[in-house]
Amino acid sequence: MATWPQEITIEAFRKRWILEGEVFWQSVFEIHKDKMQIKNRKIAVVNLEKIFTATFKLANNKGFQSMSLRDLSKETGISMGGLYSYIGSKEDLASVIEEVQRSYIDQVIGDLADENLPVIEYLQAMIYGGVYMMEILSPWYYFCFMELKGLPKVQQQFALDVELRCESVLIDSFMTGVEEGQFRCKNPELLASQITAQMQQWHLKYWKFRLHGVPTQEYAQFIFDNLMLCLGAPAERH
Amino acid sequence: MATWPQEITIEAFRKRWILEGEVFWQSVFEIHKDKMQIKNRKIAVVNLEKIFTATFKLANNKGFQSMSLRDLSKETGISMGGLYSYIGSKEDLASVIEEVQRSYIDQVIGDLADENLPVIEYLQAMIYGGVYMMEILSPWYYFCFMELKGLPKVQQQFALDVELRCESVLIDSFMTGVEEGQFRCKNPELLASQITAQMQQWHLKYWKFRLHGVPTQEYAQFIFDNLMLCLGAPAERH
DNA sequence: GTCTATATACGGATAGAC
DNA sequence: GTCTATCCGTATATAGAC
Repeated sequence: MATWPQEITIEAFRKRWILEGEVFWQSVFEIHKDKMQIKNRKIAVVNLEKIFTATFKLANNKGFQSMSLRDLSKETGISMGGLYSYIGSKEDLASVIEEVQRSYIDQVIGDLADENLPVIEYLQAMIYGGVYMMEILSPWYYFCFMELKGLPKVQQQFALDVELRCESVLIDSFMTGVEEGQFRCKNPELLASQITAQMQQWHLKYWKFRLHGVPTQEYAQFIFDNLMLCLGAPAERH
Repeated sequence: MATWPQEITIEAFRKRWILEGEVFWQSVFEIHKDKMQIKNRKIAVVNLEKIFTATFKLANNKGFQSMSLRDLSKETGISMGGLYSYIGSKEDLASVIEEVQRSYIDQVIGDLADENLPVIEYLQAMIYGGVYMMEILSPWYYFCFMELKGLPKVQQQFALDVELRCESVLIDSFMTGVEEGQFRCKNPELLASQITAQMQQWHLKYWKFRLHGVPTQEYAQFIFDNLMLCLGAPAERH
């Protein structure tokens, strides 16, 4: 009994990984700056935020291909010519979004792996962390999911690889838990893919959860609790 | 013990609902014929199949917006002008695809509801049926999921409504099972959305299941078995 | 019923003034 | 660093011959 770890709140997550605000956009600038003509950092950061935010608003609403750069120009208040000193091309813009998103996923995954947590805590951290990240970066995730087809083939493969890597981490945890006698698991691959699917729903089907008024943490907890049940883990904490 | 229903094979599903072959394409023609100029049924059916098949090949590969009607013309072997006697406009083509898909979902859901099965068998039929339908109509499902944003607002809402209706059916079954003392269920809404998510993965993430070589029926069974576990249903059949 | 040829508009991208 | 004006390709859609 009472073997279960502490709750993990989104506030704790926000403190540890900065995925919003000026600091965040500065780090986006760092990733992207080689491909831009603008050298003044302060100006660049402000306008980059405008461009990405507007892109999400338009592309996540009507699709990236259907969004014209004229639309983007109107939405950002930056002229057509101006836009081109921030982005190499329309295709480039989509590529950068995927790159940034992937780099942050890798970072969080890496940080969590370095902690060497016991399996149950590790799984909990992965699930809560994954959901919180999808909450905070939801426009990025949604964009990458829906516009993947439009990216260069190599990049498409990178994105699939990240997903497979995340699932490998889950599968390894399941198996470790089985060896330690904590879990039972017949089909780790499919169970891992179920967890991925449930997490991704948080951005893919946000309309549904908003409709039902489901809070983020409750959703993460639901995934985790069900996983423990499917793994036949020891009794639940109350 | 041994309270569990029979396996359901995809062959049985295929026999009951015709979602392929000439008969199927004739029914597509029936739905679509008001919007076409071609009156000769035999010719129309053949070319409609060509057009839809090519649309799926192109759109599911690079996106519907990125696919031009010139591409479609080349792929089908029908000239630009010719295409326009089969489709009112490019937008129309996407709309029809969603309409057809939705009409078949409603049909299968309705047929299953009319059987008045006991809850467990009903849930099994819904899950296996859903997965098999996504297997057989996978290009339709994938297209509708990815291109939903490009459809008229009313139609977008229709599509969301279908999803909510399916989940309502699941939720009702969960609750009936609870009343009958067969199930325990804390959060029927989230559990239903989990089932939807897992089923949809079959077309959304087919690359992954092909990679792992997961057979269709095994996948349906995995979803169903896990659901029974989450509902605390009585022992499994062997 | 099917084709070719064409009208018309809009998209991404760049040049060059300020 | 930002803007306006413009180039040029390609998209949807249609007219009209066969």
